[in-house]
Amino acid sequence: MELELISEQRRASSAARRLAEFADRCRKGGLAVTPQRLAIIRALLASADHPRADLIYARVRKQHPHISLATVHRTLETLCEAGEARKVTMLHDSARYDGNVEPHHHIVCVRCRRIRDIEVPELGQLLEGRSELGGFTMLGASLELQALCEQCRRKGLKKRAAEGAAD
Amino acid sequence: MELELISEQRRASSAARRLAEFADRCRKGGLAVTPQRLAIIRALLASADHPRADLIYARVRKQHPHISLATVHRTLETLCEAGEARKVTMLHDSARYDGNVEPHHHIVCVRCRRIRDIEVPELGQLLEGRSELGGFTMLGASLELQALCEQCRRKGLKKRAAEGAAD
DNA sequence: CTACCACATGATAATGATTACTATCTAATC
DNA sequence: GATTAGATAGTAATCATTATCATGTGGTAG
Repeated sequence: MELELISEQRRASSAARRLAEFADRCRKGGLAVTPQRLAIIRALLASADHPRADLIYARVRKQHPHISLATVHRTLETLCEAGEARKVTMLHDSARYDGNVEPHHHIVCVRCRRIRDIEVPELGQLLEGRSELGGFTMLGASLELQALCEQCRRKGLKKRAAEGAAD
Repeated sequence: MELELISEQRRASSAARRLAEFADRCRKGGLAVTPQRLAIIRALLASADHPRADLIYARVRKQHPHISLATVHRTLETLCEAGEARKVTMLHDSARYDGNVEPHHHIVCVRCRRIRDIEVPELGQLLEGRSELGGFTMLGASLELQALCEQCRRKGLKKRAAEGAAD
């Protein structure tokens, strides 16, 4: 199975492009273009280290000493919803435990957080022939599938229907 | 790519086996076998829903009304360290954001939590021919590789050397 | 260019999961 | 049964995140 690090050059050039188009996309999407949002997306796109909210806060504060930490949290979430950023740590707000210690993976409902175990035999092979990747010594692999469970899909349809003929 | 839910029967039978051997493995590993630990592993192995600590607490309290929530948290962590359980939500204690919204995956250092983007072209195909799995409507896939980064590996070696000739 | 208003922000309080602390207890060993 | 290292109960502390709400401002229609 193919597997490689994404180069810093590639990340940086794609980040530059996204930053240039950011204001336009916001206005098209009905998001106000504020100095805070610009500063936060700029800081995020300049970061290759997948920062936490408090790190973005520290970086942005150099230019905007008045910005609030709450705004950073809020804005990062807003950016994710708008598709301008993503969370590395998806779908989990507290620890979930599993009594099954056999190698396996998970499918998670994005709405109700229901989790089921799945098996993906090919992923075991991913690590077998490869113990190193770009300086990292490989230890394990976890695949998480984002999905909508049956109950939530039904509820979603009902809800949309109830909301009326808007679309 | 092969992909399927793990059946309840299979989970339950493997859970029964692990429970039967639990006390022995604890004693071999130098872990005291306490009524609380037995109750918690029993509750976890009986659960197919990947419960949170507070849910285990609620379940265990029916038999052990005196148990403390702190004990449940501590014991679940202990069980994970001992390889008797695992956390579905690995390696992240707070949200990490990524400015790269192109489809990609991550490799995470288990010690320092350094994160790098990786590309796994085959995983894109995982979802293409398949929109449903056991009632779940598929939306996306995230692979997280657990690894040790170069710096942490070096520090680890140094540390072990410093700790002396024990092994 | 100005005024308006829905939305955004700052400051801070509240929340909620997890961890720390410490006195007490107990499983394991002899 | 006595000893003791490790475990637990109860509670306080921590820390990331979210809620609240008064104030400020980007977008836009006039």
